[in-house]
Amino acid sequence: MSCHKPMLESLQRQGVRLTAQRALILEDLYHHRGHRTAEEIYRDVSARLPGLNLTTVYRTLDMLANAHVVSVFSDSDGLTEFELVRDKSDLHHHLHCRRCGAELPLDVEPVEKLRSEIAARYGFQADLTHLVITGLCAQCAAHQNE
Amino acid sequence: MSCHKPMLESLQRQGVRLTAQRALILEDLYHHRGHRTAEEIYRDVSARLPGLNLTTVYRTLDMLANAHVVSVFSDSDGLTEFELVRDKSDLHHHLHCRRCGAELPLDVEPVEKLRSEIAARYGFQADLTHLVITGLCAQCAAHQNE
DNA sequence: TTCAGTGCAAAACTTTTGCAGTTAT
DNA sequence: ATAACTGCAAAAGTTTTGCACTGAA
Repeated sequence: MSCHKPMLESLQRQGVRLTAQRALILEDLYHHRGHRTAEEIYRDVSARLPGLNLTTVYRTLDMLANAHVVSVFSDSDGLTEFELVRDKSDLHHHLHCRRCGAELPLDVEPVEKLRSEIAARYGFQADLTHLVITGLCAQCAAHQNE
Repeated sequence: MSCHKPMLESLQRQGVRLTAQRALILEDLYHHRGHRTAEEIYRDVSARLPGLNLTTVYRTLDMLANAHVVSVFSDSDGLTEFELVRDKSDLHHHLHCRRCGAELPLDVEPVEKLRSEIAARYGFQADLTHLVITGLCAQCAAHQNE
């Protein structure tokens, strides 16, 4: 399937050349919700496009970031993570337990409240499209207080 | 001045050996509110302790992180940032403009609201001691809509 | 005295750059 | 045809590791 085709065509209209590398890298991002590293994408796409170079993955991700097609951030290990920008309905956040490593979904609503409060107080338009909050999950917090 | 002395002594009580390197690295963190990289600390402390090795800075920061004396996170350039853990009254956050690079303070209050909402909904104890939120500052947001 | 801590050199790892050859337009 | 894109090799930058020496306890 190539549900990411419209994105490719939109990029092409912006003057970007269409190559197999770019199509497959974009497709890989499209088919993986959440964030991926350059290395992960390289590993996946290499399987379908032998000879692909990691440099090309970095350069393509850079291009996609400049076109605001992917968002970029650093994870807690210092690795750069890339994630496809989807529409509003795809906004999501995570709670990450630093004790057991669990990854829980966090509703957008409380975060949207923070966003509007920041807008009201400072006129600052917070991105807040993908927050990863570290802390202790309910179970681990209980253990902690034993 | 050595207002960080109690911290050193507490570490010592935990079985950590006191060295000039560690005292000065801790002092450097103490005298700089906010986050610093290993390289920045190395540059500062080297001036007072020639011969200091960057490896030692990393190892000391690692030790301090394990002792929960500093918190660790990755900035948007992928660099590892270290920050001294202070008491509640020192909690603070930042708004970082992705267009002009401005760094604005963010009150703890709206973030504390988010923390308590997360606690109420999920029983999750969010750390949220030092949030850096990217977005557009008021001025840049205005420019954007011209 | 003894083992934790340090400095040095070298490695590991992620990301970037220069250049020559290839390919989409 | 011609720029844009890619692959390769090498560099750059941050962080880690092994080992022999030093110094705090």
